Amino acid sequence: MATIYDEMGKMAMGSRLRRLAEVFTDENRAVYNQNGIPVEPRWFPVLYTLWKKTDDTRPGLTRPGLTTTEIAEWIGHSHASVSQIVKEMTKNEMLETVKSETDARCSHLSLSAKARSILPALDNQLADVEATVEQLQRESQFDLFRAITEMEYLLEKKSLVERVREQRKLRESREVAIIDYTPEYHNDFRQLNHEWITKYFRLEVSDNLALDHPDEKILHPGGHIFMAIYKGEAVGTCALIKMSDNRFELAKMAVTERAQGKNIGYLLGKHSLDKARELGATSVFLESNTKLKPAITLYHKLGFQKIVGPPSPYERANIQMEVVL
Amino acid sequence: MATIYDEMGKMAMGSRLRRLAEVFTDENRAVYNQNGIPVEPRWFPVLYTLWKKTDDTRPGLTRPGLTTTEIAEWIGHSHASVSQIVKEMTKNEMLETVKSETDARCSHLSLSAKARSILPALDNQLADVEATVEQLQRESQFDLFRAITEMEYLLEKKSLVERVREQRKLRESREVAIIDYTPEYHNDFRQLNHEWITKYFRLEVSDNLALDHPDEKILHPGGHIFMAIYKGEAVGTCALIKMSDNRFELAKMAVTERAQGKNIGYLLGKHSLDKARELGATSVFLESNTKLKPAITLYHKLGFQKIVGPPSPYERANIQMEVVL
DNA sequence: TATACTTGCGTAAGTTCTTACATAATTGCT
DNA sequence: AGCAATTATGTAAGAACTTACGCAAGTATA
Repeated sequence: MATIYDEMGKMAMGSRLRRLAEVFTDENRAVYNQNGIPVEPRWFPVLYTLWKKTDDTRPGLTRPGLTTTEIAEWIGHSHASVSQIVKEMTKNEMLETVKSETDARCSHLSLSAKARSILPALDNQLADVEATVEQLQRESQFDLFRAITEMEYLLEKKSLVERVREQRKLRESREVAIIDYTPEYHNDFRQLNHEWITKYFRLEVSDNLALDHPDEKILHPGGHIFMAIYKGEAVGTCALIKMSDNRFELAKMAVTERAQGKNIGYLLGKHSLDKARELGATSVFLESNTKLKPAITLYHKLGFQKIVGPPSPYERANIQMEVVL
Repeated sequence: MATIYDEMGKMAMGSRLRRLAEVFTDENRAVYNQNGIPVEPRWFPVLYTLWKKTDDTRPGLTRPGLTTTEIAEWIGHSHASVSQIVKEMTKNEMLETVKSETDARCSHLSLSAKARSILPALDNQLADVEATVEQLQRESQFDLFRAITEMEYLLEKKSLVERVREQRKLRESREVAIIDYTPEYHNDFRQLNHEWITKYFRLEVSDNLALDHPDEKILHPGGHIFMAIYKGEAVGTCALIKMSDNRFELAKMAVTERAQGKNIGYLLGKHSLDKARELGATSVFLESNTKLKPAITLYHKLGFQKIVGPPSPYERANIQMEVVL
């Protein structure tokens, strides 16, 4: 039988595990049959719990037994699952039920005489299976049992979804190119900034000046503008305005909504700081508004700290930040 | 949540694997949702097979497509499973069906335009998941993926049932004690031999002499008799009859049917040969009947080879064997 | 050229869980 | 005491397969 699993690789892990689970369950059932023990594999956790957690060494003593929920917690199943197993086992006369005297909702379960009569055989089988599995482990190069435990732990720590999301962000950010502004991007530069400014605030005079005349207002005085290109399209921009010989202002940073969540803001910021450093700057300044939470978070990530500087020409500016390079 | 799984250990592997499988499937579904790809995880193997095995690079060309059974073989599911998935995918307009012209039983399946339109996104997701899983592997000490492959292989080579059976035999044979004959076992010695001789043949004069007078016929001339004791009961026996100073005959070997399959014959034989060696024998001889297949197999296992010796006093003997110590 | 396998495929039901919902009984709190 | 929240449990339905079965359609063979 040819299988495509190797090619499909990691996408079909669920199927593969289920498959192996089925093999184990079937084999297990066969082992019970082989030893003539009338027990379904699915009963085992319940049976075992009742066996080990209930004192049945002194037959005369009242054995208190466990409730459905207690068993469920022990074996890590849902109570519904235990409820179903208990029903089945009761039908097979493996369990005895005694109504609780203190709490009418629950009853105490314990093994019937019939069930207890098969325990010695089960004990032997348990030993055999354990020895077999240990033998199997010794034959193996890779420890399936520990691998499962480890994987359970890793996925609990951070889910696959989250991990995939990170991986995606990483991939997409690799597909983003940060390039220098050229006049053909003038319209993109204006549009990208127009988008967010009008969404949260209103266009001010200084905005129009810079957006309409980037050459004159930003580039000629020694500044730079960068464009983020994703799939051939300008999806973000950011300007570095020269304030003095060793100080720049980071401004006009914009990422279109369609392309957010791809780390583009960070890439633009990082690129700008690198450029500023290259140009001999010792600090970079910026102005923003605390309403723009993600932006502020990004600035922090880039190393910016809140400072109090000179009054801003922008109405919307209510926070000033700086990073020392 | 307390779990008893560690204690229950190897008995509940099926459950545990199923559990982990469910986690993977659920997570996978979440990944599809996250990326806005309208695909169920269970469709993936079919989708992927159709994607990779069907030439859809030239839209004008007739794409032959695959049949249900072909897909089932590729992905290693039952055809019924594929049939169900195909039904579901067709309902979701992901598949196109073209009746086969040469064989009216089967139709050829291929991806619909809608399905093909999501392939690029799926391709990206595939890359992300693969990268994630690889990252996960790098974080792990135990390689789950290889462990599964290995376990599948090991269980295919020899099933768990078989392995458990062997383990059981081993355990039971450890519970068997081989002891020297004492007069209190006279009745057991006679009974055990009586059981098999009358089942396959008939008691001969020489039988009655040896079984009724083991002291006189076997022990006094320098021979030995051993009893196999299992759970306080004599379940097998075997005699070593002195033929000459350095040659013994292995005879009167019997294991009761109730206790067969516990390796007892081997233990008796092994013990006898050890004793013969200890007594200075250089070879051990025996007579048997080829009708007794398991016995002959056992003798071979003990090292006996067919020889042609002097005529036997027993009617039933049609094979003679010998092992050189 | 009948007749008997074999093949392809769909349906039904089973397996071993789960989640969602329903229903008492008990507890907590005012 | 009165009512809401919690707890213990059961039932139903669902998920992702499987095996069993039935029924055409095709192939082989006497």
